[in-house]
Amino acid sequence: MNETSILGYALLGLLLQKPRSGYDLRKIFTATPMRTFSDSPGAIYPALRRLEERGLVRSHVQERSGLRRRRLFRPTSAGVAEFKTWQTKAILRDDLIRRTDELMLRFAFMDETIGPKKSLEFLKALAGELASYIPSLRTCLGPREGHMPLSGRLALESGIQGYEALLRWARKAIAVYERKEKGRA
Amino acid sequence: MNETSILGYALLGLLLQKPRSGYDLRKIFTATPMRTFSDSPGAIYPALRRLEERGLVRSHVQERSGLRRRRLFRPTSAGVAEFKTWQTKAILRDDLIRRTDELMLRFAFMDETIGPKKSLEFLKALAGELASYIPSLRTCLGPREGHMPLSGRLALESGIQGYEALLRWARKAIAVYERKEKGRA
DNA sequence: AGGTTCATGTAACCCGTTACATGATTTC
DNA sequence: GAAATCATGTAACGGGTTACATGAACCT
Repeated sequence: MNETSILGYALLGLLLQKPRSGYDLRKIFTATPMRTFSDSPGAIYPALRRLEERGLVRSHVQERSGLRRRRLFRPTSAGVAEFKTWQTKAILRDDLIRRTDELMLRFAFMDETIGPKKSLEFLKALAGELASYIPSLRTCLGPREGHMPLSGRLALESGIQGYEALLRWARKAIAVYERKEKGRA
Repeated sequence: MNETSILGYALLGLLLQKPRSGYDLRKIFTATPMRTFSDSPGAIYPALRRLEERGLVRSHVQERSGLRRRRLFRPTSAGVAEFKTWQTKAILRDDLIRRTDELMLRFAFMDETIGPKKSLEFLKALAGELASYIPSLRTCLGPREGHMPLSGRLALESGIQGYEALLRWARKAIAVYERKEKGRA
């Protein structure tokens, strides 16, 4: 029994908001900023089937007068649990390097699942990891800079600036959550 | 005969700089900022074999007194040609959404292959595409903002800010190339 | 003698891509 | 009655991940 893929978690997260059909999910992946995910039926329907086989979602056919019948999916309690576990696992250096998208997806549904307190914790962990990673990137490429072609140097610089932008975003987001907390207190 | 994968192009680009062995390439993927690529032998050696089968690289075994013999790869003229074609193809909206990494990889080797003039053209095209994409993202999520949980909204915002950072980077890079051009004139 | 680094591979597995297929319902 | 939209699937293919395997040279 294998791990759930990122697509699987994206589907789970959307189903946590409300029950949806495969077609609903596809539409989200074509029409909203979640279009980084593929809206191809060849990806989504098998992914839903796997989620069901693993007991993370349950589905039943919804009969509707007039309209075509469709299969509605909703997460099971095991699905919710696995989703939360995935969201709260530690942030590793490697997540920063290869799985930034996954980190953002984990965060995107946090308020709805584990609440703003945990969202804030996540952001702090993310900011901490970024703050330690960025300087290490700089020192790693600093010495090389001399004998590198301009475009190569700039490409690396773009990566670093991407991380710096992410750190600025995380810090602002932290401030937003903290203001909200104080406001409630 | 299928298309070359991103990993394939990364390998080709590095081989364009100088002949290297599979092991050399692996080390680059473990030790440099190119670590977004997998350094697993199960990815690299098959990828090299495919490149060779497609006639994009040639290899020969290098015998070395004392040291273990190793297989050195170098691009063929067909390989160079395909690489340049890949680098110069049009920048699509979809590249921005799903393949930013690939765009950066295309740019990273440009000075060495097709020269600074083309690099500048690439940057201008990229900046243009970004400048048209970012507002469309903003207007797409603007209306939704009301009925979205905070973490979801922030996650989207992070995506947009990532694109904005990329645009700032591109504009600075354009300025660098243009200064260099004037300096030479 | 034993551990590390150099060096190259293979095999199973999984998932995403692409393309194809089907059929109901709504709209013109 | 034809086209578009709703809705759900399957099948071939390819490439990346993970894990395993091997063996030479070097260092201690």
